[in-house]
Amino acid sequence: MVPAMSEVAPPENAGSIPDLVELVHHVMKGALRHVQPTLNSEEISMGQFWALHTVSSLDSASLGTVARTLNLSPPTVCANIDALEESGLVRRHRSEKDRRSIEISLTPRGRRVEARVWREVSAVISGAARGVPGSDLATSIRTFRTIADRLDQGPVPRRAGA
Amino acid sequence: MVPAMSEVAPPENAGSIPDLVELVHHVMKGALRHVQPTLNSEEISMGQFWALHTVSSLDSASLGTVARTLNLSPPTVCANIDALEESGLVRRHRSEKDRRSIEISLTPRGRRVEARVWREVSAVISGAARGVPGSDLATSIRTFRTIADRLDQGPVPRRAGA
DNA sequence: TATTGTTATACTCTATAACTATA
DNA sequence: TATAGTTATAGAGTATAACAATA
Repeated sequence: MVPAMSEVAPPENAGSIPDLVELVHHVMKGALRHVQPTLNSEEISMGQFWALHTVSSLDSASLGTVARTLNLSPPTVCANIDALEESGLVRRHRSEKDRRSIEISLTPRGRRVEARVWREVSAVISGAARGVPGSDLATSIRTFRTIADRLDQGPVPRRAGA
Repeated sequence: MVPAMSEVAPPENAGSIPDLVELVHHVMKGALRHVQPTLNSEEISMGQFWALHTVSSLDSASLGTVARTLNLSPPTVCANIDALEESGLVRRHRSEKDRRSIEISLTPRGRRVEARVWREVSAVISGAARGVPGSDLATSIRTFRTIADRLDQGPVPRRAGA
């Protein structure tokens, strides 16, 4: 027996996905443009900030962990950490348990910079989302969490109508 | 009289915005990783694809229009168009009305490549969004359209709790 | 003078390959 | 041998400044 099409690929989804892709691309570009002055005044690049933010979230992490979290190569993260260390925002110290591994932690100044920039990023998006009902934001977050998790799980199943 | 806090800055929004920012960043990185093999086999870069897609959407556009649409500098778009022209995917021709301006249009092959890659991008996201109710996708699109439009309108108003 | 596109140039971000130290 | 991090190097992607042609 052939299943009804609506059980396999809900037709109402397929058509709207391209709009979502364009909007997300547009929002990323726009948000970056708004945040750039803050990054400039803190003398930090966007890539450096994501590394800083990741270390902050994980509260001390190895370089490899940061690379895996951000889906970047170790040399890329290494260069970012070099710059952050030179600016006095993070410290490197070898792990006691495994002397190959190096642990990265934030300096007090690193913590302050991370908090300031992250607050600014949130303020920009929050300001742009003024008036959007909390329930709509919650739905968007749920939707994006689903998509993010599935993209992390390897190849996504394809559907004819997609 | 001081307004109640919930009328000024709904507290349920402020806290969830950082999650949304992280998820969008993660989805962008993940989607790029999934689409990269298609871009490689079409021998086209992501930047070139966005230029191609923009020309396709606008159905012939000037270089400046593409640059403004993508929020990129004219030299950046010029380089992308150079590459696309060399690959035989677009054509340049001077405008009759204003001979400073050059119009860009897709070749038949450009149309086919654009359609293939865009279908693949949509398929990746669509596959990752399988099972998400169409109404949730519609809500996400509405939310992102609001945010994108506001980011385009210049500086966003800041709120204390953001 | 102002605008459209281009060229010249430089800087950032990123990855792969080769290397070092440790396991 | 395998893994964590680093160095060397090269290729995209991007922007600003200077230029050409046209308005």
